[in-house]
Amino acid sequence: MPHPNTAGHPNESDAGHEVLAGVLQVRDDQLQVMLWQRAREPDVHRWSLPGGRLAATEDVETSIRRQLAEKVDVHKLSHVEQLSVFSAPHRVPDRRVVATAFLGLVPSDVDPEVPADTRWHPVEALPPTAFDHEQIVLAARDRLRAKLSYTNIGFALAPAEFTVSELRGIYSAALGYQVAPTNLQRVLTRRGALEPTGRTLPAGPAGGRPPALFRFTSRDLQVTDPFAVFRPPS
Amino acid sequence: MPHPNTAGHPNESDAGHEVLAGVLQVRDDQLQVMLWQRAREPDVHRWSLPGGRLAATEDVETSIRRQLAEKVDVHKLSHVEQLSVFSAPHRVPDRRVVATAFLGLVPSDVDPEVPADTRWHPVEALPPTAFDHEQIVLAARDRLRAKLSYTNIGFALAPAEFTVSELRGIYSAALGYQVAPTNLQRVLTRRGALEPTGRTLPAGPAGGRPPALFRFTSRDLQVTDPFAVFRPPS
DNA sequence: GCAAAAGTGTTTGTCGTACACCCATGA
DNA sequence: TCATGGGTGTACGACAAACACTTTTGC
Repeated sequence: MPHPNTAGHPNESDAGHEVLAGVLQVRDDQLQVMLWQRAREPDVHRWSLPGGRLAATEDVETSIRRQLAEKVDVHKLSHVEQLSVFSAPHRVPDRRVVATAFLGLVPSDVDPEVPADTRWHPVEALPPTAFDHEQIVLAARDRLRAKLSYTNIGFALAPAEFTVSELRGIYSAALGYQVAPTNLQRVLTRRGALEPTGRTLPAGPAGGRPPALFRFTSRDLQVTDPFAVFRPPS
Repeated sequence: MPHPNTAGHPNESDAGHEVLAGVLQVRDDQLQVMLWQRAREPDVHRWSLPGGRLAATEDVETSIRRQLAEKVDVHKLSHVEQLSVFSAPHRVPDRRVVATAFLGLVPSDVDPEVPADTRWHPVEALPPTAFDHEQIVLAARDRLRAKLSYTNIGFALAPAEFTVSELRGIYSAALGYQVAPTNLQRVLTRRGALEPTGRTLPAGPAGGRPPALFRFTSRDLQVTDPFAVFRPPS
């Protein structure tokens, strides 16, 4: 599977522009990122983010969605947003390539088919990565963690319906520490991000009260805590 | 003063990459942005952000600082940060140009010399702008407003030393509504962002208590309100 | 003394956290 | 009825906003 970075097209005189995505999902109670293993130089066998060259007729977001579609069923992507530009002159050897990096999210209840060279890796235990891709993965992780605090971005990591216990597992994996289910439910509900479906799941084998199913009220990104001090007179 | 966008160099086969900055300053109690008036097609006479082509040996931040140095004394810039990429295929006519946009800030007590084609314009009353530059100015404004709430970014708009009354004017202009001096001082002090110098200014002509001078404790950007809900157990 | 401007003290409401307590189920 | 896991009620602390009150100056 050739990758634009490795091409070295002779008639590419100018700086190239590529798009790259850190696609994150909570799998096995860990935050993981989708990487593919390079089959040729440079950086053979090292692990690389999905993406590729920006085409003439697309903007960067259209481009990253198109290129991700070659790796995974793009309908499974619940959220995509721009991170920042990585532009160190020699971040890729030989050619000048400026990269626009994205964060992509996949809900925890789907297991999209991926190509043979592609694997999920825990963000906290990355394999050897190509170029500056580790830095981009960490930027994606940090953006996700920040937004879990003040937006409803959890919708993009969670299934359509879930118990508070499951949601707690997802938030704990993404944030890297345990969160209390009591306050998770209360904060998200007070902010209007979470609502009960009215339905419940059967109790587990060890007994216990049957858990209620919840859903996010919106599946679009919204800022739920404007955290604005110095607010305008309302 | 030729601008890269207008060049149309014949041997530019590939997509170009430019950097642009929305440089903001509070002037005359208004948030204003630095723009230069184009002297040639396309978009003649329309107002444009400073910036230009990314050179082969620089990253985007080095590039925008270099290009701003051609417009203003770059030492007067108190803060520069990346905003996002603007990449609509025809955002600039004829050539494909991807832009990385920046926010730049200048303290309110300096009046840097600028070229003859360059003027400051109130962000709320922009003249006709070139290409998608209005959108970039608004993105810069919005980023500044957000960060005034949860960081110490006020240091980049304020003089080295100032009275609470002056700082109130700066925040009010930047945010677009009146803020109360009492709480401004209290919040910034509690967060450790502000400290008294111990010195005072003479009272005004109408009398009144002489105001104390304050300074920001740091002149580097710091997040003063982590606004993190779901905090890790401390 | 009085007006004007600056700065402090106090109250109130909101919100996140912690923790005790109650609920619903299986064995 | 007891253990287990789920959900709610309540108390506490932190903090921002509003506003009254005190301080320090010029006239």
